Amino acid sequence: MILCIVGPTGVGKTKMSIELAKKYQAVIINCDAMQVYKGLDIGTAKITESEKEGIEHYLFDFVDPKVNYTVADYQRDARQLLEKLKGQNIIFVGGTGLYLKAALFDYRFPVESQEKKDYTQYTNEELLQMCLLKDKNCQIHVNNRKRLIRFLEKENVNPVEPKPLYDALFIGLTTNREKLYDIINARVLKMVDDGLIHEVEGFYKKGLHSKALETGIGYKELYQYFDGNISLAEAIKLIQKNSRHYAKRQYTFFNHQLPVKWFNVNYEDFSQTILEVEKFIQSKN
RNA sequence: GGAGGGAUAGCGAAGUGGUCAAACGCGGCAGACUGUAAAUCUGUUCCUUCGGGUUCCAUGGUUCAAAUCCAUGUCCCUCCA
Repeated sequence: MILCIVGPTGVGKTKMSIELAKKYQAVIINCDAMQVYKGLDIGTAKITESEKEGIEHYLFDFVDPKVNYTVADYQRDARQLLEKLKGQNIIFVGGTGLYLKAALFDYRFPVESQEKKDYTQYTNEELLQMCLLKDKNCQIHVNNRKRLIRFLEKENVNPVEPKPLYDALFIGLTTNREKLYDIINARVLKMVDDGLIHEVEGFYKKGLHSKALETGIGYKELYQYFDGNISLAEAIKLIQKNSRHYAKRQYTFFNHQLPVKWFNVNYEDFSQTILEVEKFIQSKN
């Protein structure tokens, strides 16, 4: 059995994953783009050793933060694991919908061409024209330069909706927006209390600049602070805001890209939520 | 008590007679997504039965026409007493 626990940042996915893993003697596989990195602990709200309660956890904390780990890497690693763990109950937990989709669906990445063309001389408008020349149905927006360039670099692969490769159950944890935003705001403050600044400072002092540190929420903002561009208070406010925006994007992805069954989290009595989820799982088996 | 400055959509802020339901930014909401996905990008944001309707502190006035001009009032800020 493969379960995927998804939902916005902060809802309580980790807690649910442990409860379900205990119940079904399952192992847990991370599907969060940032929790794969070693040492990014507080800012990614990574599960601690004691919280794991002895349950086997995979794809956490194993990539050097200098390395730019991508979806394709994740797809390869996750599928390797699925092969290795065949027959066991597996629970994916994490907030990166694309990683899950890439791993569990017939999502094919084109072979990267060796020579990277330099597109800096072209304007967005010119890039779009080149994309349209390649495929007249190209829908990418002019302003989305990254996408335009990617589109030109890659070979066309299955444009149709990829089929599922595995029989997985997608369990979404949710709550009302206001509550979620409260949780997120409070959690950021707690991260700061727990030593987030110190954690980031460690990377900053080493002069480490990489995808993880420059795009991870909680990291990029504090780098700004250490660079002297913004105050600490501003950095914290930014982390909260970026987390909120991120949560919203997660909803959009899960709602439209994956067949998620949503459960409203009961924060007063989490066991109720667990019960509901278990009932749903039973009904599917 | 005297002299000035100000009140604009959820917030900040432009606009100083018609082209204004009102630029822009933020926040909110919604969406896209095939190798940076905690990324990148887009749309929308007074109400509406999509015909319209009601707005720019309040009331009255000038005008064919007012967020914009005048009067009074209310509140806020700065300076002098």
